[in-house]
Amino acid sequence: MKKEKEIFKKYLVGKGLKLTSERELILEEVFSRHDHFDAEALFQAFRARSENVSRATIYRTLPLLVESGLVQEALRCGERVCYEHIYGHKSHGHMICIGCGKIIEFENKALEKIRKKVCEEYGFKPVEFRFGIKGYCKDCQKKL
Amino acid sequence: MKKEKEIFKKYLVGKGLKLTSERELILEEVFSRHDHFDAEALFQAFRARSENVSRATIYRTLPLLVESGLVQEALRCGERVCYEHIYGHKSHGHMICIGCGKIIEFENKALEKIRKKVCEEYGFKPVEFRFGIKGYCKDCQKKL
DNA sequence: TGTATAATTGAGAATGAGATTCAATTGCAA
DNA sequence: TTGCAATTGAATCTCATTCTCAATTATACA
Repeated sequence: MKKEKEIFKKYLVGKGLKLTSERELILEEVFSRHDHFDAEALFQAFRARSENVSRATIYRTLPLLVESGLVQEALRCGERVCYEHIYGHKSHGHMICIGCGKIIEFENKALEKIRKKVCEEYGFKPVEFRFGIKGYCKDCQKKL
Repeated sequence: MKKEKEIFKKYLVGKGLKLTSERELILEEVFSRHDHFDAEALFQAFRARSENVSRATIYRTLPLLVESGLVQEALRCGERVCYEHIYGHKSHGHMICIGCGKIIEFENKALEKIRKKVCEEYGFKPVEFRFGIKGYCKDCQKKL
């Protein structure tokens, strides 16, 4: 069993919940993606492959994936909540361009340090973590 | 004229927009607050004082305040988009508790440095900036 | 100081993401 | 296998936010 599935299963069982086939499909779809996505994108992907997973189930499952630590919300791209999987990824920040919607990811070792330090200081147990900058990318600045 | 009003006016005029009395009221209300707020909270405050500013105008004005750099979106507290004014404040991060909704603000000089460095590196012009951690506060961890 | 013009406003209707309801289904423990 | 609680999908509902449009207002200029 893939590591992320193990983690998810463990999380679910710990809460008295079940790893259903729909939840597995969602998990797989989420980890097959290497970009940001929203609930609707998952729904369309399933539909295109004639796999039946309803919107309701997707909306119900995403928070479970977040709580399990496998996925996090990304900086909102537009109207919808966006997600990205984080298991096996270094924590990184985002720059999102107001002009064209482009997302630039960047890594910075210091971010991780700050997070740790702050959480320790306040006895805070982190689940999700976000460092985001909205603004204008190089190209869009020229158009202003 | 207060500094923030000057800034807002300058921003508006630069875009061929006008500083109306409604926009002034919203600006004042926003800067009279020292916590996070959402559009509805502003609306209720105006209503309580019988000042007439419609929801539509509030929803239309908040993005202008953000664009002008005076205000930014805060980590979403719940269903609604939350804001905070940032003019005259040091940039800071937030920890938001999933259990009780409490928001802990913290300052960290290194954050500002990282932001600057990253933006320079990518030629990105920042408008808004967020460092947020969702998780469980000390008290809520005990209840888990 | 009046006038033209484009920006702005409020009220209410429309939109749409996400949550909820409930009857039918399914996973799992004994 | 059986029982039961968890889960699902379809439809419905909710409610924050956006849009529409006629009436109003701020500014530039005559």
